[in-house]
Amino acid sequence: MNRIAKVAVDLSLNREFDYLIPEPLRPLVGIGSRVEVPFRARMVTGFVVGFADKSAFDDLKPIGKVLGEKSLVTESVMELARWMSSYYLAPFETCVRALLPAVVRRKESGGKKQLTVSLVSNVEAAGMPLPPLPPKQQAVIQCLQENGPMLLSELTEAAGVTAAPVKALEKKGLVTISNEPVYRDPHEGIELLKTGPLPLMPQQASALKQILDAMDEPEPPVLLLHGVTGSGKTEVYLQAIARALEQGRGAIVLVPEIALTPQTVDRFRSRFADKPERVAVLHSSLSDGERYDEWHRIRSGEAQIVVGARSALFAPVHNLGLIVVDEEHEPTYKQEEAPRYSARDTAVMRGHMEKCAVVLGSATPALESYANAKSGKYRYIDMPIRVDDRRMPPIRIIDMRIEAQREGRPHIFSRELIEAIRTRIDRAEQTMIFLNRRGFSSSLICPGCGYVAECEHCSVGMTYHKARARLVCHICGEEKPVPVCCPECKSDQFKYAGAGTEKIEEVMTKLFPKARIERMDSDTMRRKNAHRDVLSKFRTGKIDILIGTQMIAKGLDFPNVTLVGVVNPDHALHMADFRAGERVFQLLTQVAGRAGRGEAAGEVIVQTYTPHHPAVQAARRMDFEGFCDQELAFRKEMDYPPYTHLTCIILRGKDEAEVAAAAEKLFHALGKCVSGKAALSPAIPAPIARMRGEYRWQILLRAARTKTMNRAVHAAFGMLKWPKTVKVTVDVDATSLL
DNA sequence: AGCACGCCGACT
DNA sequence: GTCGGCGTGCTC
Repeated sequence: MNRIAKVAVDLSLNREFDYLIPEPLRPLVGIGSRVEVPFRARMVTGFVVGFADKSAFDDLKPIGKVLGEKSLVTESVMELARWMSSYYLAPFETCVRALLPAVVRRKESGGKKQLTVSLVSNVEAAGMPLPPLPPKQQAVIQCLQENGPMLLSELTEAAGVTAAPVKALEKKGLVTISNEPVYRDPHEGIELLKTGPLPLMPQQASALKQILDAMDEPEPPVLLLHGVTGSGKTEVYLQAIARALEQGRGAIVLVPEIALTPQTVDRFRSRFADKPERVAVLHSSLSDGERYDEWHRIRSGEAQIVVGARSALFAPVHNLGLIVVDEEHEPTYKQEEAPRYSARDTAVMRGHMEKCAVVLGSATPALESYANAKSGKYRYIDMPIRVDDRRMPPIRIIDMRIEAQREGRPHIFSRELIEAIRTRIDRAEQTMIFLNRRGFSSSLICPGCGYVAECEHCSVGMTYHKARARLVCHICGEEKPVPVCCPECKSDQFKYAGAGTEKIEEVMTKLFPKARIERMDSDTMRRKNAHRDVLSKFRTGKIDILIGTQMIAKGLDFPNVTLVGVVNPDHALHMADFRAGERVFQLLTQVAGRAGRGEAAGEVIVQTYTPHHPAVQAARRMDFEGFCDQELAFRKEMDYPPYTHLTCIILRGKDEAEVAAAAEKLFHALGKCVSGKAALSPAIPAPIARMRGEYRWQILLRAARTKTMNRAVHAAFGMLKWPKTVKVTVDVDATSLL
């Protein structure tokens, strides 16, 4: 038995191949082992994903060798990958691949290199006249001239050719194909102070007890820990994990984006600082070597606690006692590329498979989780009080329509907000200003003819970045110079509409010339450690006003912040997304939680043009339940999640007509395959109808169970022969419908 | 992915 | 005819 290994080979073939296991290798080969196998005329690396006694093939080749001493994928995680593959309709090999960070995978296979194509230097310098070339080869040369050296896979994609013309060029000596190693980046350490467990408030003690009880059950449940910001959720996690360790069990803590929540990470490391080797942190800015070491420390059992983002869920922790998903409502838990899994939902599945308790924590649980708690599927733990009984800051809503009338024209800042900031500066307290839009102006408009600067490749307007003096597309990153005059009517009078963080900063600097103002968004945070630097400046009081995007809304805890201003959450509400209300409610609640975390009372000012929107009003009242009840009624009415599961199929391609035709064909095929239990929406152009030069169409499916839809999707694709110019993405439990 | 095979138009 | 270009199919 187990004579044969099923191997998923690292070639994106999305198939498994059978190999004989030579007797001497038998003890070394386990599920998840990395192996080198003969494949046609060469050797390739792959994962062992299963075993068998017999195969449908007669003359099997034997495994060449086993790489690394131990598998980094446990058997149960491999089983989880199988579940992901069937639930998220992703090829199994893609799921297996998602289990390990690319660098770890690569390192294990002996420092894998990738094929890179570059022009020979005299062609690049255009010094050498090119001989006449067939069209495909010409396209390749042109592509390389525009982009510089590229990976072979990228090049064939970009030039729309197969590898054959590239090889032909190599033979002619016009390009070189080389095996380039992948580069690595360094990392720096952080000093730690050991902390002990803090005394618990009654609500924390009760929450902890419920979690500990759950951990001891034979079939541990999922618990939804609904704790307002400042209610002490992290302390509860820490003590629950300490108990797991006492029992000799491990724990995984998922945080939304680890680079953005250094405080949480530091707290975990500090608490277990007496034996820091027990904590593995899967930090997004770890070097390859460090990341590799962390995975091996987990695998060897040395580290039993893992703190990390999304993919840390697959860490090979043995005897798992607890999984915590912090800020479980965060959309970053959904991977936006294949396999499009939700780390939260997959965590629930891993907990189920490994009989380990799962705690989902949030101040604003996702409606899906809340509904599961209400129905009894999850256990609900409420922590409504802030530690030390501090009050949640009052939220003031400023109606910007009235403000605009009063001032004669719309202003960026209301008088109330300006006054409130002035007061804070006088009192040497700090202010955070939140605006979910970077750049200077979100659009450039010609008032003469109505021309709007749009991206060439995407159906969105381009954002004006003043510091760079460029127009930038926030979808594809394309940049171009700001036009001198309107390309349509030659007028040189442009209107810049829709303020971004850059503009806010400029206006703020004029209003408060003496204040120390910093901006934090993905434009100013490019440099490594920029986050940590700005935040530490803010913490030590060297900044009066911090302006930022989403980035400053999450998990930051600064006692001297007594004012939070939200400049304009409205555009999020206008998005064509049924979750817009939920997002705005969560955002306002999270942002509000940033104020008044110290001695002094806090205040939140929200400027809006839609003051009566239910999400805005519910946030003002801090009425989570009221918001949910209202929103759930709407969702039920519309048959939207959490009352159904939603699958979003996106078709994209360079030829609009082909995409549209394929979408229609798929829609009809689906129509024949769906049972009456599923709702199928007609094929329509996606909200962002063009992205990176590709036209996009969308088909939505909704049903009470994902399985019903997955069956239909399988059947429908089976019926069709697919044009290879149209690519399809199936997004199960889609969170973004753009 | 990468390699062999074979089809098809271009040219000694 | 042959030769190179380029799509197609297969790999346990």
